[in-house]
Amino acid sequence: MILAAWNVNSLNVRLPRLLAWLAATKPDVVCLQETKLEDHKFPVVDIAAAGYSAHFSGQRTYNGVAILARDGLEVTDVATGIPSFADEQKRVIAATVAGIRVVDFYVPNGQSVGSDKYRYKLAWCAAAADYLRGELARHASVAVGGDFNVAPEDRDVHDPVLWEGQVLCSVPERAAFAAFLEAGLADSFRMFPQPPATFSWWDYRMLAFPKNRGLRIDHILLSPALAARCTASRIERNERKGEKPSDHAPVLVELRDA
DNA sequence: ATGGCAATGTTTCATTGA
Repeated sequence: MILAAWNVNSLNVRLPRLLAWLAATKPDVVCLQETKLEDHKFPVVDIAAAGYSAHFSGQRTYNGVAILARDGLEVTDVATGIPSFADEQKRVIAATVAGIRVVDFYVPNGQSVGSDKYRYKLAWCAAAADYLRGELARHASVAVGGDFNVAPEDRDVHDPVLWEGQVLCSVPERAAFAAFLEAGLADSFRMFPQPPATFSWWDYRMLAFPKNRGLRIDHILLSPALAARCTASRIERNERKGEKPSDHAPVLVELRDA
């Protein structure tokens, strides 16, 4: 099966591209971020026509997450938010799909190091790590997909000197990401040989994409039981091309049958 | 080509993203 994560930067704008991508890639489970849609505006009819059930938690203008599951896959125990962390912002949804506990994260951006939003990001991540420890204690098969807004290592950054200490790359943010791994998760992308300078996000400005000036900030993390089933992990760079792309590319893993 | 964003609502500019 294929499990994917994609920050679509407005599902309203990206719906035609999402539908085309679903038809071409045929993922089984998709974690979406930045849907920017209130729940009553979610395009359930279009998603159903594409062959997927949709489970979502959104708000207008900002944030918003959704899990899509291919028809025929059982979806149970949908939960939103982090129970221990009161938050108006819609950044978390989880569901059990075909026996896999799927967690969809839209980690806060942080704006700039030292800002209020940066402090919120670090507090959010600390609560998220606790939440993941609980999920891992309850489920053997856990997949966490999403926009983590952290480039874990210098090799995930087009220009590590330029970005050193900046938001998305700072030491505390990288420590927060490392805490997710220390909870018992593997960064699926690094389980396999990868081409150098592979990224998942490129700024819309300054010709960043054609110059490949990007960051790898979108990830799929796997518990040991799922890591053992994982046969590939890649980033679909081609989705950043063409008319009205998201600034993020989809990331995905292939899992063999249990 | 020496270029220079996109989406949203508060809309003809400000805010946010990363």
